[in-house]
Amino acid sequence: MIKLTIKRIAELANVSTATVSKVLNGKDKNISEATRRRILEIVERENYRPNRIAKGLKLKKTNTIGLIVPDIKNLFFAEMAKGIEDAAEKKGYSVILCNSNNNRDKEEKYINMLQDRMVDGIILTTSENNIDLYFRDGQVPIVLLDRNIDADLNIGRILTDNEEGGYIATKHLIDKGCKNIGFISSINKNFSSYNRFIGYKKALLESGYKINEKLIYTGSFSIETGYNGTLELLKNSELDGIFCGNDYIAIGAIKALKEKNIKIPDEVKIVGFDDILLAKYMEPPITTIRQPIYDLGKEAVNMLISIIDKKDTEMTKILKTELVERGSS
Amino acid sequence: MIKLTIKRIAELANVSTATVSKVLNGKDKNISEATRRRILEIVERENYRPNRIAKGLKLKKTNTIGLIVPDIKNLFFAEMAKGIEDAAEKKGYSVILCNSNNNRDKEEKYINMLQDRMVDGIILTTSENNIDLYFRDGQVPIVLLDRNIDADLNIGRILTDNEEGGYIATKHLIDKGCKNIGFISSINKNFSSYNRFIGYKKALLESGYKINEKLIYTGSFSIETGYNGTLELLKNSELDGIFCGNDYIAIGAIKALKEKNIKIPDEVKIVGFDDILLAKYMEPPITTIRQPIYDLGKEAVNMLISIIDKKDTEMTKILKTELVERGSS
DNA sequence: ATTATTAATGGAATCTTTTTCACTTTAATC
DNA sequence: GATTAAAGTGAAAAAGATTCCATTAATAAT
Repeated sequence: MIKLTIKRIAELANVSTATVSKVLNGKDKNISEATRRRILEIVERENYRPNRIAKGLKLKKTNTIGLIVPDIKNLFFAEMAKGIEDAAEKKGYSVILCNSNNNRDKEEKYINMLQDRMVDGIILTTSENNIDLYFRDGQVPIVLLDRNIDADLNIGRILTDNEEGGYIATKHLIDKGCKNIGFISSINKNFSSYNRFIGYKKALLESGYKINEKLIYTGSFSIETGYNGTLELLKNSELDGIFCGNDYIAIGAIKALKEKNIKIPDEVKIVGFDDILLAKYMEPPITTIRQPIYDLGKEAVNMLISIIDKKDTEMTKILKTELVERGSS
Repeated sequence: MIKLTIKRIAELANVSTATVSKVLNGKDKNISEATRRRILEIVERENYRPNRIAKGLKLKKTNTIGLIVPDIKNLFFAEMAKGIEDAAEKKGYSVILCNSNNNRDKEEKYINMLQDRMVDGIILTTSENNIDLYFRDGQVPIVLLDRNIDADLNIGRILTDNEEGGYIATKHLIDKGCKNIGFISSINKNFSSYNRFIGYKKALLESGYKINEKLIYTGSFSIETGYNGTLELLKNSELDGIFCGNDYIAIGAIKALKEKNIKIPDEVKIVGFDDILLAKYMEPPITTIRQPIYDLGKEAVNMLISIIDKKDTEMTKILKTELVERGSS
């Protein structure tokens, strides 16, 4: 069974392809009602659907966006991707999914590949070790999601207020009476992690605490880092609170503390970050700084499409965080 | 800055586009070494990259596959998607991500859309309420992932041995001394769920147990169903074990039991299914039936690409499950 | 009756690539 | 030196859509 083309429809309707195209795209002010109806009827009957690739080539618009994330199996990115796909679908766009595995080279390859595929725009959560820029100008519209790059390129940014989040988290631990508050997170190059750290420092200093290098451990946003970091911090201090850079780290921290028979929250209090879907089901349920993860994705799509449509858009949007108090503190 | 085309490269090299195309695609046995090198040098220097859309249109091959899942923010599908994207990328394919939200109509729309986009094949985890078929013949290659449809269409299938998994899970609970073993899972229409149920029944009957309808609760593969189902089962029985259709349900079950101050595993034992990333970090860590989730995705891609390449392929592949014993039993 | 205007439609170019086939040039053979 | 074969290249068609511009027919205006 051969796929229908506009040419075939035109033959069936005894008109030219131009006419069919016009009717199909609503540019039919000069088409007689009779032909219009005849064409539509045939299109309907034959169940004709235009070839999007051909259309994309001609129009230089594919209604496709690329999404590059470090790792889709991370709940954070999974939920974000859901927000993105949902929002994109509503606006008639499709999403090409790319995992960079936190590898800068792969990320760059994907960016090229996506442009070869004529995507209309790209949503990008850069790899952690990528802080400088490699985008040339005049390329596809890009929205940076949950990351920032220090450059005045014409790039959109959707961020959460990580510094404030870090501040709130640390302040919460201080208010709960913690005296020696550790910080375990990803490396400082990671934009989010770094800003949470700034908030952490700010809260400590504001309350007259000293910054103790021995209470700071950086690795990656993973359970392992949480686990290893906690064991490390426990070695050399009177640790009684940990601000974890994200909930995965908090999960690892909890695991380590349990193994050492240290009571949470009595002996050590834990605050995470993100509020991933499972945070509240952990034991104890994790006190965390909620980010509107799904909305981050949604907003990124909306911003990107605004840019694509050349609408006048604010190029940076910062979403607020919120403390969710649970059993771990 | 205008995008380079093969035409421009041809001009620069003083040859025709045909020659450039041949060199670029390795069909250069009749091209003199001199021209070949000259072209390659220019391509390199100008950083020319062929337009994939144009190529796709001409070749009727886009090196794109569609992925339709109920919900990417579910860890199970997220991990599967990771396996898929990784495998696809290795073979030079890109993945268009679609969430059906378990909605059959949306699923069907996506299938059409993907074909309009000329994907070379589709990997599909159908919505739960879709057991009959709506694929016409002669369409794109399709591989059903973690689902089955009772039809002899020429469709690939990647499955896990759910019945065996259900059997092993239930047998494990029996061996641990449980007398009243509940079953909480998704609706029976869900292919995986149904087969796990068959395994459950088989194990029970084999050991001389009766099937007690009051110990069976179906809803969806969600934490809520686990929670509600457990409360329900607790009402009317001497419940001392629950086989949960997946790990999310197990998480909900644990939550309900904790709220009722029922000890796990002393009073009630729990077995889940899937072994999602977080199963072992729950409290207690969840005993579960491991599926090779990542590999499911990988195998689906490999099968799909075999079909696309018209290689002779076994059209059904069933992967094995494995009991992972942890604290919840 | 002639011109101007509007309505309705279609031809052909275009988007970028691949590929067939024909053509020219060079080398090889007798 | 004539014929044949092989090497090297390019013109043009094709993939399936959109759109510019031209054309025709019908109607209105002068």
